[in-house]
Amino acid sequence: MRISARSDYACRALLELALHWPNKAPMQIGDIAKRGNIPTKYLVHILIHLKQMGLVKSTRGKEGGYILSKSPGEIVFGKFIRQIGGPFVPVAISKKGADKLNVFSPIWHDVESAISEVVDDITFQDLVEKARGLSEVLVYQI
Amino acid sequence: MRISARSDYACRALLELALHWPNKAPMQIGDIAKRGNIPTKYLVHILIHLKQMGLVKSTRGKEGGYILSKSPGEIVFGKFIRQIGGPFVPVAISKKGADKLNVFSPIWHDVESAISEVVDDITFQDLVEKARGLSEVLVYQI
DNA sequence: ATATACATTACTAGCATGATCATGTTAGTA
DNA sequence: TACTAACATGATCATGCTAGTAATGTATAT
Repeated sequence: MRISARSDYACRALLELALHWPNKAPMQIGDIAKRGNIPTKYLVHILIHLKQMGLVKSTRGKEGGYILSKSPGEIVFGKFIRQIGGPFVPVAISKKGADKLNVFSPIWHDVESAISEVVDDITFQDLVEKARGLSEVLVYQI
Repeated sequence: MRISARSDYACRALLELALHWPNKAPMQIGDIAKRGNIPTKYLVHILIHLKQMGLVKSTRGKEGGYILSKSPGEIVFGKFIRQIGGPFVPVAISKKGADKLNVFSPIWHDVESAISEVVDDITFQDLVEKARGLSEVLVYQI
């Protein structure tokens, strides 16, 4: 499984918005980009995509920006990754049924299940707590 | 995880060679390509790669071709896939250590482990038996 | 010798990715 | 109302990878 920059950015953006939650004031693109270390111009498109997916809400104009449309606890990491990056194991090639001896697809199916078991058990609330934990450690280190 | 055509072809080629095993006579590229439904010209490169990996041996000239250099039971599917297609979860982006709040990498690590547990438990001997089982079913159906 | 089959390198077309830019549209505020 | 901050949308572009083809070289059995 290759994690594209796009998926990675999307994850980080969503994490930043989750860390911002439940603050009502919208978070601006530039702010998200800065905190998440994401190219601003690129983030624009990702956020639009996230909006189309119903994960975030936007407000235009002055004081505008983005907020999550659900609580972080309702956003499942695995589901999100699948929506953003496509299915985990898209075997690009599924030749015509002639392949009676397709011994491989069951394996990919099992792989997909194994992955899902890991990632479908994580919500962005978990990630928020983890991130907060990590930054506390950081404070201690300084 | 995206399975490239290349990886898919490599798997199928190796399976054909495994089905051929332990026949001493080498199997020719054209033959492998035909049985595995693989573009011949492309298969050339894959076989060279497999040879460099030490999985197959080649004989040039008339009556030349390829055979496995180990028994199918010694070839682990997971290891093979990793060698051919690269690591399962190469997060292309591992920004400078500044990312203290990298809450994602542990997840990818867990995913990688989960995948490995599935695919490292399968050898090409297993696949051969499965394929033979499937073709028997085929015979019955005819 | 010669035909056969692997070896190697070069090349191409197409596509996806990451990224930027230009130009709209919306909405708060003086 | 005019202005400005911020999102919205689509076009564009450079780059690199992927799948596939072609041409030429090298080894070997007969």
